Amino acid sequence: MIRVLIVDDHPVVRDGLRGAFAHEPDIEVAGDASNGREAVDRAAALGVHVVLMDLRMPGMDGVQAIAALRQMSADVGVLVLTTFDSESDVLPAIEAGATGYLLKDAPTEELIRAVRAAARGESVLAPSVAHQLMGRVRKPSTSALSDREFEVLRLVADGASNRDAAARLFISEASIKTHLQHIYDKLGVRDRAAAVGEAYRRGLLG
Amino acid sequence: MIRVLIVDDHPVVRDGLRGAFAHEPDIEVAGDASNGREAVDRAAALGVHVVLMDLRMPGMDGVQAIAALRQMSADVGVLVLTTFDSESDVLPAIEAGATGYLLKDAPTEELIRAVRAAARGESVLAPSVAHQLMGRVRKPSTSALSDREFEVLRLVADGASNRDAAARLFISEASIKTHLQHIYDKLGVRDRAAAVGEAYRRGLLG
DNA sequence: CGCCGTATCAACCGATCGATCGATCACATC
DNA sequence: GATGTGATCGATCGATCGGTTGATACGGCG
Repeated sequence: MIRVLIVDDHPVVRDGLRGAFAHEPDIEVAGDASNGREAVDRAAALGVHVVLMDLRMPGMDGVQAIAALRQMSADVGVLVLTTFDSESDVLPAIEAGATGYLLKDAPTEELIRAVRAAARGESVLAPSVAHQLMGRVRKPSTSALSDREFEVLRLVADGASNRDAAARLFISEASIKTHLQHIYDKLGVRDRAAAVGEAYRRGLLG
Repeated sequence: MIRVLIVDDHPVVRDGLRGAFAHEPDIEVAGDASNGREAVDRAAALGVHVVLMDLRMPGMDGVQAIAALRQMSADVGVLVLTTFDSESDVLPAIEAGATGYLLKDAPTEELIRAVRAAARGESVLAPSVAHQLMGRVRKPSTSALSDREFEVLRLVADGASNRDAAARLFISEASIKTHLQHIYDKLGVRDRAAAVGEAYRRGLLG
């Protein structure tokens, strides 16, 4: 029997999650909490195996709660369930000790599968989050931008629009966009600003 | 009599500029050129006072031509006349020695005024270019982002959309956009990617 | 009190971006 | 010849951004 704690500041979400597990004979909702403080207290009191953790809550937020839970016990699985998958959401949560990361639009079957995996000590990640992490893991090879890609990135970092960059390099805007897609893939990001940031962090620019 | 050399790779533009000066008794079009190489040769041969220089031309481009002209003579005024005003266009041209910078959509009177100013050794800048340069000049004070602005910038550099950043900071997207406008003003840029780049270059991030 | 800086917000709309579907060509290597 | 890499390109469309017009509230300072 997998004991689960539901942590979310919205009652509707908490109720919806309870309903999702109602028909699973091996999963029991042991309790819920509406912020990080409550989550930490109740996880300790209820002896749960998996915590479903929202990230953005008033008071103690999800990242802080994960860190606190991680200090309490290395065994409890912390599955993040949130609307947001930007790097600024994903990385702090994983660094704090989350063992899985799903988005709230995931199908119920996927959520249930993820809870079972978390109880087994395994990780399930939303595809977009997996893509981000794979991008980071592939750093050594994917950070090798081609000469042309590097030229495009430099222009973007200096404020060129796609149109400007295209005119500057005597190619079409479609080609710029293709180069940028390749840059985003290699750097594991999804927009130009993040590409510039990542390039600086890796020492590719500057 | 101000002798002017017109440098542009498009015959239509060259003809249009000749027409613009046709009725100015104190301005004479001494010649024209379609690329940087020709520009440098003809400026020397024709003894002109002002060169109207396009930037993006095949072969030797405008920046290279400006640098070559600057080596030849400190007296000739080089007025850039181009469609583009991104930092990646403006700064190299000014570094190379341009003494003025106008956009091709400037009214004819403005262009004529700028030519006269260039002949006098003065500079006329398109408003957007002036804004950029003022932003750089104000660096010491305008680089002081507020705490909130810095938070927004950090999120953007990590890949957050305006919507993501708003949710993260529990404010509205309109507030994020306002903060970003202030950030762009203070850093002298016009889009998020350039803001991230400039922040790294100034050591605000990283 | 007035001014300034910071923070927050709304609405509108054109411009730009990102994602997606492909595609071709040149060159190098096996 | 087949394969892989890099460069180039078009078109579509929804999402997002940037610019612009304001506005209010609060705290600190002269």
